[in-house]
Formats: sequence, structure tokens, C-alpha cells
Amino acid sequence: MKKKKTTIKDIASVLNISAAAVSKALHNDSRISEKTKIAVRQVAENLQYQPNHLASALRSGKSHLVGVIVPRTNSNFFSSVIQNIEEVLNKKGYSIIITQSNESYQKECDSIDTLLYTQVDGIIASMANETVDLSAYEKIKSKGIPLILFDRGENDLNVDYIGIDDYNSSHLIVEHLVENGCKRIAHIGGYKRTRIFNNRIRGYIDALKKHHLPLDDELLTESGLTIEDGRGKMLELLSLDTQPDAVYVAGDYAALGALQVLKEKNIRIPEDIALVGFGNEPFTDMVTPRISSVHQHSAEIGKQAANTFLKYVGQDAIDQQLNKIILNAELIVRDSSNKKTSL
Amino acid sequence: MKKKKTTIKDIASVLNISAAAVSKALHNDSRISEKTKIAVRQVAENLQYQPNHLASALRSGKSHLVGVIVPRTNSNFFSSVIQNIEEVLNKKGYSIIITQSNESYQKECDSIDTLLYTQVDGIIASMANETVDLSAYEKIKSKGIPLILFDRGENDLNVDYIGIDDYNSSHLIVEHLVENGCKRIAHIGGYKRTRIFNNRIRGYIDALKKHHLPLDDELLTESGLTIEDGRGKMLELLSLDTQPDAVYVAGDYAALGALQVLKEKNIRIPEDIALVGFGNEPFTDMVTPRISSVHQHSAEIGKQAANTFLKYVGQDAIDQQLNKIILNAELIVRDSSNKKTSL
DNA sequence: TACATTTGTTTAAACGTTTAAGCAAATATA
DNA sequence: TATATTTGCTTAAACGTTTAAACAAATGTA
Repeated sequence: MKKKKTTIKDIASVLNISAAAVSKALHNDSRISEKTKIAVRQVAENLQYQPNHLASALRSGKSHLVGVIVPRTNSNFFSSVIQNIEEVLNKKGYSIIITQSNESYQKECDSIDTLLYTQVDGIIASMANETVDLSAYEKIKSKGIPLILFDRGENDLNVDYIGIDDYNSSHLIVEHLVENGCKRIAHIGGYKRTRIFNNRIRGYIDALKKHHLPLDDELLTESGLTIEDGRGKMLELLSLDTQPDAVYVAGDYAALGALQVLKEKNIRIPEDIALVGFGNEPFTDMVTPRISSVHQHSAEIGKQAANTFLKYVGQDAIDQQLNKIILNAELIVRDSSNKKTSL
Repeated sequence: MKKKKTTIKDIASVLNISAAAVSKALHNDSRISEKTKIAVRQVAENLQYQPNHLASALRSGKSHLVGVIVPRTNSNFFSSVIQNIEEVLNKKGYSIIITQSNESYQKECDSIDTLLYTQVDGIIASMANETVDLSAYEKIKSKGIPLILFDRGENDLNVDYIGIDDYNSSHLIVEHLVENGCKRIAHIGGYKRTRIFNNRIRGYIDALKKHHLPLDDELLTESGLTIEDGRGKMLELLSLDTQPDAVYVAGDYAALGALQVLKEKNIRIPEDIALVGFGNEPFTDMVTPRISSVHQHSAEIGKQAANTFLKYVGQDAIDQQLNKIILNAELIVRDSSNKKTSL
């Protein structure tokens, strides 16, 4: 009862030729006659032949599969990156296997094992927040397949990286807030151990200095940047003796939490406190007031990551270097921080 | 320079035993001595042995890969379903390959081909809006691997299906609106050719009848349910001679578009017009006013889909039937339709 | 006509596993 | 002691491709 799959041999026996000839015909080899090719294609069609990837990948040593590891897929940023990676790679005959780390180091290690086991030709990854031990990533490198990091990267791995200029983004934001008359700017940041959040924090500090603004420890906090974190940190900021007149949040979800608190406390936005998020998640444009945020060029990041992988395809020896592609982020100014239009 | 991967043979030659023995040792075969097993595991560790999935899958005929096809991953519903599918399947040693159809029939066909080519052991899918020709799905069935549909299904395929009770959800919504004093309820629906949207429309019509409300053609529209569609259809409804006092939108994104229009026109929600969405996307709880919506039990759907697949694993002959698992959806009442709390 | 090249195909090995079958040695059974 | 069973391994084939090497036939060249 089990359905027998048609193989190259079945086609061969129908036409009384060798399996090798069939294989070559299907690959349009120049040494196969046009007549045979047409016949092979015809029979393949009739028998509903489906090439077996496992066999060809095993034989050729190329699986034409690329692993993609992201913290989660349900943020607009990551799903947009993925979509663009897929688009570029599909055109070149590659499929992608997506795995989510859920920000867990353990899950990330498992994912890497699964991907290596599946014999992917390369891995494109954005690291989990938790990840500090790089051995799992070293393992990828040791297998001799290309590893491309994006957004959440790590210099020490010495591989290609695509991301935005986080340090400079903070400058843009602080500058914008200063222009809007803010003088006491707080930062609800991510964990410093994650490079991108560290860069945002450094940028924040340096930008304050540049504009001769007070650098107050109590205005700078670290968290996981969930909605709840945003609420909690905002409440803390409000309980200070001197409240900030602007809050720059390193993630949109946390910015949303902060926004909720401000609204509940009937604090006017942006008049009393201006708010800027990071990531330009679609909801920042949906809530009231709309939240200013930083657009991360997710589509571009995805495309560049895919192209970087393709650069290595066909190379015998993969010798990767720390090669950073840094895109300029764009600040999207909306109601939550724009005092000028609300005049 | 190319890095040589360690194989089972390398381990065998180190220990001076056969490759078969190594294979069995790694699979904990009872006919291999404990001593050998320990030695094998030790050497495997030392040589950084990574089993080759392609080879084992080819030989055993089981790839332990499951394909998942969704319209897109960036909705909360789909990413939650995926996450739960992955969770259940990972525990049983399966990995998933996710592909997005982007609501395109062509892309869906390509995805199916890629998945079959990759020799997945089964496919879990939610169909694209565009899809009417079922031949690509018939092809999956003809390969003798299980096909599980969720959310966007099709009876004619005679396979397992997991979804919510769309027809009844419409009843819940209409009932809720009637209880809130609404008498002229419009429906911004999806395309009737998609079964779930058809069911929502049928439910809407029948519920109106049940409550002896006018069934007015101009109150019932079809669209792709994007934000833009929601805006357009809402504007149409507002231009009617007698405006509705409630709008039931079959998708949250379109509901958001409708909400934007209502706010722009300074129409009070829910007093002048009550609004209900569908899908319980996180942003429905973020916007002002918060949008009432229907929770689709995405986690449960994912788990059930995965378990349904697992049911077929190990069966020689897959003989699928139209077997529907229908979950009860839950109406989450929020500000946009709740007149009682605003009294 | 003799030799070289091109064309179209076949043969056979290989990719890294798994697994049925076989077999010798060790152990148990009578 | 002779026979049966168990233990621990080996051998060899198979999974469905790809591909290097070989080769006969057809065609080109001198």
C-alpha cells in the first residue's frame, strides 16, 4: 500500500538508458542529445518524478539549505529580515530553515546542532540575549561553513556582520530631543552585555556629553525591554525627585509599556515627557500618540546577509574575517517626541 | 585546506572496529558491549563527530523534517502557531522548515515543491488567500506523506484540519453587539472563497436573522483585510445614507484601519459606532480605544496540528480522512465595543 | 585512407549512513 | 560432554543521486 516514489532509475528503465544519462539529461548536460533530454523530461513528468534532495545533497556535498537563527519570529524586524533572506536565497536555489532561540542559550545550542546535523551550507544568525558563551558558534566555524551574524553580533567571532549603527542612532535621538527642548533625557536600555544595547548606551552617554547635558546615573537603566520592563522602569523614573523630560527607550515594546504608564498617570506626551522608541515596529504608528522610533532597515539587512552568504558559495576554503556592514538607521519622528507640530 | 568532516568510518578506524558497530553503538544497540559504546562515544567526542542527517535520512527513508507553510510569519497568530508546532515536534526529534507563501499561489506551489524535494516527512499548512487550485496539495497527498491543515483549510482535500469555529464566532460577536444595544451591524469580511471568511460571513448573516436585525447588502463587504482595505471599507460604510452603529471586521489589521478612519472623523467609539476585530493581535490591546477581538487559540492549534502529524508517524500507509478539530474561539471584549463600562 | 576529435552514452564508484544476515566466541542448558 | 542460546561483532548491500573515467560511434581533418 505504501506509495513508491519514482526515482531516476525508473525513468532509466522505461527508456532503456542508464541512470547516469537520466541524471545528466535532467541537469541539461551538453553531452546528452536533445532527443534524449526531451524523452527524459516527458517520462519524468508522466511518472511524477520528484528529485530526492537527500541523495543529491549527500552525493554532491551541498545541501542547498541555509539555517537562520533568530531570537523570535514574531517581531516585525525579524520577520522582515527573514522574508528578505528567503527572497534572495530562493532565487539562487537555496531554501532556508528557520529556528527560534526564544532568547534562550540552550535552545540556541540545540538549534545549531540541528542545523549542522541537517548539513546546512551556511548559517545566518542573530544571537539570543542570554548568549555569552560563543563555543556553539565556534563549532559552526570549525565545520568550515560560512556564518553570518546580523543585528545581535559579536566581534570576537571574527565573521561577517550586518547591522545598523547603534551608537550613532543614539546620537540622532538625543539630538532630536535636544532640538525639541528636552534637557533631562533618560534612557531605558537593554542589557549592556548585548553589544547593540551597549552601543546604544555608549551613544546615549556620549551624546549627552556632547550637548553638555547632565549624565545622571538614575536616568540610565538596563532591562530585558519587554512591555513589563518598560512599565516598571518608567514607574521608577517617575518616582525620582526630578523627573526626566524625555525618555529614550532602546526597544519598542518597552517604549509601549512606558507609554501606557505615562497615559495612566495623565502625563502629557510629548509636552511633559517626550518618548522615543527603537525598532519601528508597526504598532508604534498605531498607538496614540504615535511613538517616534528608529527604523532598522530590516529588508536591507536581510538582503545583505543573504548576499554575504552567497559570496562564500563555491569557495573551497572559507576564511572569514570580521567584516562589518553598518547601515545608517533612520529616526522616524512621530507625535510622541515632536513638540514642534503640537505647538 | 577544506575542513574534512568526521564520519562514522573515522571513529571505526581509530578503534579498529567496523563502521556498523560504531553506528549501532551510537544508537545504543543492545548487541554492542558497554565497553565499546563508551569507547565510541569518547572517540566521537574527541573527533567532534557530527552525524550526517542526509545520509541517515536517505538510508532510513525518514528525514525527521516537517514542512510548515504559512501565509506570513509576521502575524502574532501564525508565529504563535509555529512556535508551538516546533515545541511539540522538537521533543519528538523532528525539526521544522518554515516557508511563507506571502498569500501567493505561485509561491505556495514553489514552497510545496521545495518541501517535497527536501523529503519532509509531513506538511502542516495554512493556505494562501489566493489558492483555489488544489492540485499542489493533492501532490502532497499522492506522495503518501501526511498533510495537516490549520486555520485556512479546505474540505475537499479530505485531510485533517484544526481551526476555530468561525461560524459560531460570528454569532458570539453579533450577540455581544446586540447586547450592547447595536441594531445596525455591518461586516467588513474577507473573501468568501476562503472558507474561514465564508463561515464568518454565514455566521454573521444567520446571527442577524436570529436576532431579527435587518440584513442589508450594503452593510456586508469583502476585501483582503489589510489596513488599507479596512480604511476604504469603513469610509464606504460612513458614506451610506444610514450609517451602521456597529462594525464587525473579520481581521484585526482591517479593524485597525477602520478605527483610524473613525478617529479621524471624530466618531465616538463605541457610542456612535462599536467596533469588533478578529484575531486578537497584540496591538488590539495597545491602541486607543482598545479593540475587542476574537482569540483564536493559536497555541492550542499549533499543538494539535503537531500532534496530529505525530499520530501518523510510523504508519506505513497514510490514509487520511476529513477529520476536523474545531476549537471554540473566545471573544475578548474591550473598550471599542463595550458600552456598559463606559456608562 | 588514417588519425584526431566530438558526441552520446555506459560503467562503476562514491557520498555517510543503516540494517539484514552471517558468524565466531562465550555462555547456558541438558 | 554435546548442543542450544546469547553476545558482540563483521560483511555487504542498500538508499538515490552525481561524476570521473571509459568507450564506441559518428564526424572532422589531412
